[in-house]
Amino acid sequence: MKIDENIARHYNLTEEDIALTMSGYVPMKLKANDFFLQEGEVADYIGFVTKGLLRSYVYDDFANEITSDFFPENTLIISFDSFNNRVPAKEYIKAIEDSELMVISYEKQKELYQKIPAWNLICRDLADYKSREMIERAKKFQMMSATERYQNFCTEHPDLLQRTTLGTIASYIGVDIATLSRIRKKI
Amino acid sequence: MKIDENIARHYNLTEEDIALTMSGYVPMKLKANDFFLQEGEVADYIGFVTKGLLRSYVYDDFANEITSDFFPENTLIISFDSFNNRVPAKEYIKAIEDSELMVISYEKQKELYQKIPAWNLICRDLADYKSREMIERAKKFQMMSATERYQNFCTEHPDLLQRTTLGTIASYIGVDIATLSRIRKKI
DNA sequence: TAACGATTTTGACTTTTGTCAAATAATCAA
DNA sequence: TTGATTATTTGACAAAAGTCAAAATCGTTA
Repeated sequence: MKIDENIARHYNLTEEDIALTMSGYVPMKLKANDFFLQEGEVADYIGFVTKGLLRSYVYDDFANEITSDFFPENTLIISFDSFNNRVPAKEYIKAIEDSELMVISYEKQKELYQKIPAWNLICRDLADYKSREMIERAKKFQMMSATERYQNFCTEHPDLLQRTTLGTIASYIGVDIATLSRIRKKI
Repeated sequence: MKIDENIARHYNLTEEDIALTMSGYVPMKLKANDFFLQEGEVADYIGFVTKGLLRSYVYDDFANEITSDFFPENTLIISFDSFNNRVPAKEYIKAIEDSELMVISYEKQKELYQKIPAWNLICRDLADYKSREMIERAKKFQMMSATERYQNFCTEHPDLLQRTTLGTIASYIGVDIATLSRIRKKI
C-alpha cells in the first residue's frame, strides 16, 4: 500500500495521483498489546506497517488464541473482507511490539478507488497476491509434517523467532506447544 | 465470471458492457481426464464451469497427486496468477467428468479490463473472495483434526463424495487414504 | 535481589495418523 | 461375462503428535 516508485510506474500513476494517495494516509502508533482491530468490529482502516510487529488471531473452541498471520514492518494489513464489504471482522489484530503504521480510512480509500481507477487494479493484484500466499499456506499444512512446517517457518521468518513467543508460533503452524518444544530439541 | 443480473446491477454494467463481455466468452468442452491447464503452461483462459467437474493438483516429492481444489458446475476457474501475470502455472487442472465451460482468452479479458473499468473491480472482488476462501481452508488445517476435516468436507461438498474417488478427497484434506478409510468406518 | 508471573521444557502416557502389504470390492473395456 | 485394472478396506505395526502435570527457566518489577 506504500506507493513506491516501482508501483507508481507499473500502474501509471501520475504525480497528482500519488499526491492524492499520500494525502489520504495518516500515521498510527500502537503500543504492544493494543488492538488494531477487534473481532466483531468493521475495519475502519487498512494500512502499512512501518515499524514493529502485529499478529492476527482467532479463538478456538477451548478459548486458545490461534494466530493466523504476522505483520512485521513493510507488510500490509488488509482485512479486505471487513474493510471493503463493511462486515464485522472475524479476527483480532493486535500489536506484539510497539508499532507504527500508515493507515487510510474507508472513506478516503473509496475516494481513491473512484478518482484513481488504477487503485482498483492495485487492490485486485494485492488480493490476488494474498490469495496465492494463502494457497501456499494451505498447501504447507496439506503436504508438510509439523517438523517441516517449523523448519519452513524458521527459514521464512527467521526474525520472528526472536520477536514472539513459542506458543504463538506453535499455534501459527498448528502444533501443540509441548510438541514444538520437542521438535526444536530434536533438530 | 458469468454475468448474471445481480452482478450487472451491483457493478453498474450497461447493456453494451454486458454485450461486449458476452462476446468475449466462448464455450469449451472437455472430456474426462482432459487438461484445462498443465503445469508449466501460461494460462490462456479463465472461465466458468457450466457442467461437469474439474480438479487442480500438484505432485509431491513422491510423485503423488495432491488435489488442491475442485471446480464443480457454477464455479470459476481463475488461475489469476498465471493468467494475469503471464507466468507458468504451478498446477494441473484436469476434468474429472466430461465438462463444459465458458472461457475467455487473455487478450479478450484485457480488452474488458480496458473498455469496462468495472471489470477491474469485479476481479478485485473475485480475488478478494478467493483469498478469503483460502484463508478458511488454511484455518481448517490449522484447527481441525483429520476426522473433523472429513466431516467438514462432507457437509461442504456432499455431492463430490459420489463424483470423485476417496483417494482424491484424502489428498485434498491431507489425510492418508488408509486413514480416511478407517475414519469413514468409525463415523 | 527476591518474588511473581509467564514461558518453555520435560516425563510419562495416550491418541491420532501413517506405512506397508495383502485382501476385497468395484469398474471398465474387450 | 470375464479378466484386468483401479479403488477401497483391513491387519499389524511404527511413527508422529497430543495431553496433562510438574519442573525449570526467563523476565519483570516491587
